[in-house]
Amino acid sequence: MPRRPNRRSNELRGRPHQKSAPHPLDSARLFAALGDENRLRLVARLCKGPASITGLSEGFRITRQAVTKHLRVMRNSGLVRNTRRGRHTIWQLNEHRLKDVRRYLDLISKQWDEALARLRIFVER
Amino acid sequence: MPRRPNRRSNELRGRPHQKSAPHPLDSARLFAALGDENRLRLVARLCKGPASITGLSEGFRITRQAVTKHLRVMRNSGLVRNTRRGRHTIWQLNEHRLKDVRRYLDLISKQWDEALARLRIFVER
DNA sequence: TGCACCCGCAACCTTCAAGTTGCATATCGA
DNA sequence: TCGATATGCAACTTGAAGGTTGCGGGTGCA
Repeated sequence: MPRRPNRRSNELRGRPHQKSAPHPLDSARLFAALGDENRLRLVARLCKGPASITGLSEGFRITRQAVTKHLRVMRNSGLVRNTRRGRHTIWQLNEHRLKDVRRYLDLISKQWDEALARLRIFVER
Repeated sequence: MPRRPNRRSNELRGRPHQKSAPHPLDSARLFAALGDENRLRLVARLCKGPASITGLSEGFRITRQAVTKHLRVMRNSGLVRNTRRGRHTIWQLNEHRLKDVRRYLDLISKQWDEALARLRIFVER
């Protein structure tokens, strides 16, 4: 049987990102964007304020091109955005996307808590 | 130049998970464990309470074996754990790992907020 | 004007994640 | 005991992620 094209495509591409409501696909793209050590380091750098690509590349052991790719993956998930200023490209965090992730986690925790409560009631009676 | 072995290994393996302190590598494994649509669906199912593999596989369009692999990925990141009960294997969420993720995101948001505040002061004076 | 700098595009390589199939093993129940 | 059920293990395939290199095109400055 031919494999179903269920995987995520190159650079986690797709429609930029959903309007709202934590859809699994959209959330998965967000988590995947954070699911790489180098990308997390980039996020840490961006936490200290906006920066250009060459600025971000300093201190990294990977090529500027690799950094560019990572940034693009994060942009496709909505995690960061970039603006052109002369010959520099300034990258910065999209904080509201971080809030999206946290909302998703809150939802999960809440449901899990309720499930545990139900289990407890079921066991105790 | 030979590539540096910087990628995540098969099934996101490694030492089970760090003791504490949000290390990029450990956090990246956690995010990566959540960074797949099918795995997020599994988490959603597990939110409704513990379940066995065949129970979890129902409603999925992938093989039971694939589900097993996903569960193992999540176990390696500490997101879920399993217990053998007779011929069933019961899988359930590890809620404290979800809290780890949220703590990491809180840290990022906080630093980003501070960076924005510093920028604002710098611009305004 | 010319040169240094910053960046994007494209081609390419290697490794591995996600999925499949097949078979082995252990447990429960009639 | 024996079959059905539930799971584990291993090999294999394939597409994509992560990385590199080379080059060309804007932009700023002396």
